[in-house]
Parts: sequence; C-alpha cells; structure tokens
Amino acid sequence: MASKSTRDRIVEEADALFYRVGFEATSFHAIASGVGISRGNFYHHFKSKDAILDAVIACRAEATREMLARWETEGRGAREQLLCFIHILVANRADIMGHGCPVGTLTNELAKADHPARESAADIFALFREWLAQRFEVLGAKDRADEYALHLLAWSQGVATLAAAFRDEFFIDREIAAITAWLDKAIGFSPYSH
Amino acid sequence: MASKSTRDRIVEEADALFYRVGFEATSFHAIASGVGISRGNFYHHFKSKDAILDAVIACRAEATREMLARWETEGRGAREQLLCFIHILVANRADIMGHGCPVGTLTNELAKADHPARESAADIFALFREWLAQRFEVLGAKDRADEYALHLLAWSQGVATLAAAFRDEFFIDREIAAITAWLDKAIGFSPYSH
DNA sequence: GTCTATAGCCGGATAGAC
DNA sequence: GTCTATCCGGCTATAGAC
Repeated sequence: MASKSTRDRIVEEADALFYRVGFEATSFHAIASGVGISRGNFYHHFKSKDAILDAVIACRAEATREMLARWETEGRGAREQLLCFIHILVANRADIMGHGCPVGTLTNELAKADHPARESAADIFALFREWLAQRFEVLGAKDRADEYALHLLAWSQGVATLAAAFRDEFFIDREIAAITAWLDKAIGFSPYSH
Repeated sequence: MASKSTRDRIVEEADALFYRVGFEATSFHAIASGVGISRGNFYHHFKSKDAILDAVIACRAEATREMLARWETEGRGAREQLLCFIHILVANRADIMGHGCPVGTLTNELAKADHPARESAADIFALFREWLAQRFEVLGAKDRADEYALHLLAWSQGVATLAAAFRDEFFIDREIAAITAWLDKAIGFSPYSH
C-alpha cells in the first residue's frame, strides 16, 4: 500500500483539528506542524482555507456513507442497524464529552459565521436522516419514518451537547437505555416476540 | 429611569453578537460600532475581551434566574411551570433556527477553545437542570427528578440543533407536542383528571 | 469618560528559489 | 513538490491628548 499523499495528510490533520478546536480557531501553522510541512507548501495543494474545509466536509460525507453502508451489512435487520447508530454515542463517548458531535458543532459554527459551506455541512445530517428513515420504513412505520428519523437525530444531538457540558458519562448510558426503549416501542418490538 | 450606562450597553451588544456570530468571531470593532463608541474606550470599562465574556455570562446567568423566578409566579402549578420552559423553543423559534441555543452554542465554542470561562457557561445549564428537577420533585418524581430534568434539557437542545441545521419550524412544532406528551406521561398527568 | 493614534502580534495568502 | 521570505490586513491592547 502506497503511503498517504501530502494532500490526504493535510485533510486528515485539518479534520481532526476542526473537530477538536474548531474551524476558525485552527491556523495554518497548527495544521502544518501537525503534518510536518511548511505553511507555504499549503497553497500547492489548496488555494485557500475554505478549500480545505470543503475537502474535509467531502471527506466526512464519504466516511459517513461508508459507515452507513457498513452498518447495513453488519446489522442483521433494520432494528439492529438502528442500534448501530445509537451505539456511536457509546463508542465515541470520550470524544463527545470533550468536543461534542463533529457534525453538530461544525454546522453550528458555520451557521454563526454565515459561511458558504454551512449547507454542505448540514447535508451530513441529511445523510443520517435519510438512512434512518429508510430503516423505519422497512420496519413498517412508513407514514412516520421521517418523523422518527428526525426525532432520533435530535435526541442523540441533545445527549452529545449535554454530555459535553456536564462531562457526565453515566448520563449517556441512561439516555442510551431510554432511546432503545423508545425505539422498540415505536417499531412495536417486543423482547418476548423473537 | 436613568439611561443605561456605557458599560451595560457594551455587555448588551456583546451578548447579542456572541450569540449571533460567536465569541471568537466577534471583534471589538463590531461591538464598538454597535454601541456607538470608539475601540479605545473599551479598556476603560473592561481590561480584556475575556473580561467582557465574563460579564456577558454573569448577565445571562442573572437573566436566567429572573426568568425561572418569573415562571414560578406565572405558572399555576409545577406542570404549567415546566410548560413555560418548553415554550421557549416556540417563543424564540426564529433565533433558534438562525443561531441555535445561546447556552448550548457558547458552551460548545468555549469547550473547543479550552477557555477558562467554559465552566461558568455550563453553569447556566446547571441552573435550568436544578430548577427543572425541583418541579419534577414537586410532582412526585423524587427518585427520578434529576434524570427527568436532564432528559428534558437534552431533548430541547437536540431540537434546537436540528432546527438550526434544517431550518425547519414544522419540526419544532412536532417535537414540542412529543415533549409535552412525554412530560404528561412521566408525571402521570391525565387530560381527563382536572 | 471618551477620543485618536499606534504598537505588536498573528492570521491567511503570495512570490520565487531550489 | 517543498521550502524561505515576505506582504497585507485585522485583531487585541496600550498610550496619551482632550
């Protein structure tokens, strides 16, 4: 396997920094020293900071699509696939308590800055929304599939925000249990029926 | 009534700008031209930008305490008082769709910046948490009062984030209805029992 | 208490050598 | 493709006149 290109390493480093410290607060100096190149070298790969942001968002969108596709093969049914989504709050708990949800916090920042990339950042939310709605449709909630999808998205966003504010992981566990209980009720799943 | 002091007008303007465009992104120039004073005049009132942030957070905390106290006199019972909290999503819907929740977005930004004021910003969440828990205690949910309070806070945060991402006010209405239904079930309220 | 002027720093962006 | 050197602008903060 060929080693990563400089361009890819820039995107990777920028992605991590945009998440941990924010887009505006991340300087070229910080990205450059993380990658191990000089500041001037940047402009051979990207013509502006906004161009890096576009690349990071595209990269995140692609990673999201791949993750959703992976869940479809991993989960044995639509309910298990939805549980995969809920599980990311557990798997990423340390990062979430420190820096919130990457999608939610970036969208918020770009909204305040009235940044042209705001919409493409919000489109990652839309990827989740559509994927979740499809699972609910499979489970027979055709009329309310999108409603359920948005509800699940909102709930997980709220958990991420509060977990970051209070740095409380017990709270995450409790909400995960509540979300799972809600899900099973919404789709008419009974623990005794299988 | 005496006209507002320059200091108060600075805090007021900074408060609005920190909400609409964020703390880091707000320059002294923007605050100064909003208030109608020169940049240099600032340092007579505050010794640094962080000092303004502290004043804004203290101001918001005080406004929150006053609002909670007002709800206690306005609401005829604990359930109505809880509905006052839920209602802020409706009353502030335009601002929320444009800039999210003031508490949640500031806490997020300060967390990423690892800013010393992060905790005092999160304390405003704690004010809501304690007040909400007290209402649930009055309603007889003593063991789960804090759990319910956090759940309600998280839910409203999630609604604010998604409403801002999708700019969808119909979504807000639907979630408000769901929150109210959840509340009445949690506290054992029946629409036929009064 | 308010102003103007300016210091000092750091950001993104550019030019051109290698 | 990578580097060094530099420009330009905006930012916080300070000094000192009025």
